[in-house]
Amino acid sequence: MTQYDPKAIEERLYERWERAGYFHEEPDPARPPFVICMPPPNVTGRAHLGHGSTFTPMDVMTRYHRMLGNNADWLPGVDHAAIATEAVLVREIAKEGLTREDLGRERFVARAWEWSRTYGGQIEKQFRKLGFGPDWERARFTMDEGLSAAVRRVFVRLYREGLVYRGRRLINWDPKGKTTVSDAEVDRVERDATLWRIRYPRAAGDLADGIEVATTRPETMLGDVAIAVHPQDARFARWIGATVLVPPLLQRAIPVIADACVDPEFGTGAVKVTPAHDATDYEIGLRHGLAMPTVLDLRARVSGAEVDVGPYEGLDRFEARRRIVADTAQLGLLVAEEPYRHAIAVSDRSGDVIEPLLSLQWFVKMESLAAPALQAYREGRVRFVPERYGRTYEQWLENIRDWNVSRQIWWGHQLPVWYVPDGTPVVAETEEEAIEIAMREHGTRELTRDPDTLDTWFSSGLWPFSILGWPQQTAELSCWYPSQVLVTSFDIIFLWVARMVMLGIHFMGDVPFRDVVITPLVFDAQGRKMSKSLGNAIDPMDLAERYGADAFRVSILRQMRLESQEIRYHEARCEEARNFNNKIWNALRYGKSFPEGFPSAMTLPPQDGLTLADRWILTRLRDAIVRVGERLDRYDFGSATDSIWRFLWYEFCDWYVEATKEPGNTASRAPVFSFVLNNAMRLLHPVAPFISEEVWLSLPHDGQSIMTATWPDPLEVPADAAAAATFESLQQAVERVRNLRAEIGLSPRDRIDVDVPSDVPDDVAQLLVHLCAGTLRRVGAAGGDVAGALAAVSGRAPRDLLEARHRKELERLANEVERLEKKLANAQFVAKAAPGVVAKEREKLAGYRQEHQRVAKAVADLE
RNA sequence: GGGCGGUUAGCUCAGUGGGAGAGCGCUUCCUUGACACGGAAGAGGUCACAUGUUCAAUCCAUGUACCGCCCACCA
Repeated sequence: MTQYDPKAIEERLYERWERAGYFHEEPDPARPPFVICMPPPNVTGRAHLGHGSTFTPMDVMTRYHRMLGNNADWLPGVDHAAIATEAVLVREIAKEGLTREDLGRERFVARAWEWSRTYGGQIEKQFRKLGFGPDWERARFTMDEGLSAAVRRVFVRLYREGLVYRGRRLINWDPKGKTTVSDAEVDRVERDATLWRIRYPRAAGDLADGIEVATTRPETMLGDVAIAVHPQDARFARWIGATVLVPPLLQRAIPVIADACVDPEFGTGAVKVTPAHDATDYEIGLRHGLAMPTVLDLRARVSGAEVDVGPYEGLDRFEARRRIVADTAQLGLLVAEEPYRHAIAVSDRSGDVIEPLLSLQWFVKMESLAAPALQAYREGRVRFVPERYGRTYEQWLENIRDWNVSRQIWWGHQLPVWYVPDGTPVVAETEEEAIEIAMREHGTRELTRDPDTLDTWFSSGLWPFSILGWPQQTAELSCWYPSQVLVTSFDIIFLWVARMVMLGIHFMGDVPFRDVVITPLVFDAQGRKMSKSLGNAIDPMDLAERYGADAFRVSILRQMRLESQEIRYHEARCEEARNFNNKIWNALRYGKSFPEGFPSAMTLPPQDGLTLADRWILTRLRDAIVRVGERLDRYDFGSATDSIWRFLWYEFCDWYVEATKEPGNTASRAPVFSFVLNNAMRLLHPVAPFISEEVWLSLPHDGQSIMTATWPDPLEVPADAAAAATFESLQQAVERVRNLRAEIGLSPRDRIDVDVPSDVPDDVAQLLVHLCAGTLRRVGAAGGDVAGALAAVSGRAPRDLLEARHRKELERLANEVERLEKKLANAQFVAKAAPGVVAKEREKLAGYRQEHQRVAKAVADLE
């Protein structure tokens, strides 16, 4: 078999790791902690490419820190995803012709549990296939009893501190999801709409005399309580204080008022005010003490409960809009109707148009929670990578509004709130406690529990401490809070990150994590969002199936750049990564073919037993170890992966492996080859866990698994800078000769005569001719050091070819010399540039001159 | 209306205040004793545009254009 087959090993290795308990860790105060809380995927979720870009880095960091010997644990879990799961269930039971209400709360919730248990484990299975190795033994579900207890404790405490309150406020109603949603869950999308200009007449007798307003939402006219104009707008000065009639019913008279938030430039300069159904209008209503009647109910239908809505009662909001526009036109009060494109609010869950309406709901007061979270950021106790996302976080917290946390769905944490008969709420962690309070304070034990549940993000916000056992004081909590790093994508900085920081500080007295790494979003190759409807979604499971989990991981990591906000994912990247794995696999096969076999333990020959190539590859290995570590420490996954890739392919395979094929120079190759590959596999392990393990186990190694092996130590790798420099000169010489071979058109079987100056040492000369498939011919000393002598190496070729080539080279060198001479002749440059820079340029010039001379002499010798 | 990214080879993207890079694609050659999911060689770019700072700008600053994203109460 000459091709690597990931399927043959991945599943087997993962099972072994899990069985051996390598993913599990106990809190150990003696070692530095390295803890990551997994952002809990939705119980309804399936792995998608976004998990590739956020979860792979978490796995990489955990594996890396485990190898560094830290107390590393990656804490997994699943989110009950209230709205999403409820929507799935409502669809399910609809197939049976049932509604939620038909089933009743208890049976509905029971079905939700059943559904979660049946399908909820899917994504965890998928994560295993992708090689993700969190501490599964510690997996939690946000609806677990422990986590639910934490939710109740937090809610009750916030209530008693006055930070949770019930109030009638303008909220975002999602008619399709039949629940409120928080401001953070509302998206704005540009849509084509209509802007109507409507005249509100002063009196029913003269419809021509009136004030014109512009609106995109005629159906809310039924709830209008005023017309507002800008106080300095001369056009309307005479109108302020007047009353007009609301079309099309013309039954209610409303005042014209002045408010500075009205933009005289927009529309007609006058705006209708419907406080119960628009955020701006609500503010105006508060400022002017206006009535705030709602005219749409929770089904988004017109409702006359609070104000007379005439014949429109019960109509759907969009139908009502059509009818009201038509009726207004009939009266001659529709002045104009023009197409208008603007941003409207939609629910990010259901996609339905959000209906702002006044409703009695529960809120978390944010201001006093936000202040310490802002301070923590400003003092650098929470750090964002890339840094710019910190400003996003900061701006959001600075402008924070109270958080509506009650939801009108059944799947989730029911509010720990009961009402006594007069409607006063009793907030308690348990029903027993609620009864006790009710008896004590209200003299009744007759309680009705609030049917609402909490926003999913309320429980997610407690995640970093609730999964560690809070409110119990556990060893996990004391060792692993705060965690070291949170990895997530920027779209949930508000929904989740900021809330965790606020609640973490409030309840734990410290931030929940120090570093927040924001990974890029994944788009398709054209830069479009991946979506089912576009049909451009790529399934990571499909990629892992076809190319292997390692290839998928490497493909996505290599496309991650520290500062970048998006990845345009190309499947070709996965293919390349698969090829890379194959390359490694075959390098191992090559090593296994050494007749002398690998040594039994990982040891290096003594320094004087090392060849030039050995010294070079060891030096390069040391550099690679340092580089990869530095880059992982900076969360620069793309560049870390790239470093390993380049080392293995372009240095180890392309040069070192070829060098070991030099006949008669094979004494050190087996130990050096296996030593280098063993180290390289440890560098590779965090990013490609499977192949690195399989290869590592085939080499001399210590221990049972690469997972528990130690991270390579650069100081344990002997480096030889001088030998490395010589090897690099040799590489250049080899490339020159190969180029000449190609120009001559020599077939690989034909050897080329190579002129090597006598001052190139024998071993170097032998390796040189081996690497360019040449025959050694010694020529006179070139003078200078070995590097200089290597620069004089040339292949023998027909005179005219050599001459053309030399002339081209001479021209290039002459240009360089001229350029540098001019530069150095510039007094300004010599005077003002850093001394080091000038010296370096002088050195370069000398080098080019020397080379020029040598090539010129070669040309002369041809004559 | 604010804020943030991006613009470098046909494509996707690295990169650096002092000689423009990779992968894929393309051309030529090679089934050489690990690998054709491979190897060797090669063609291909006024580093978006303008101005400025500097001895020196693809890199720093300012502005412009185009692309993308986030936030925001213009109905």
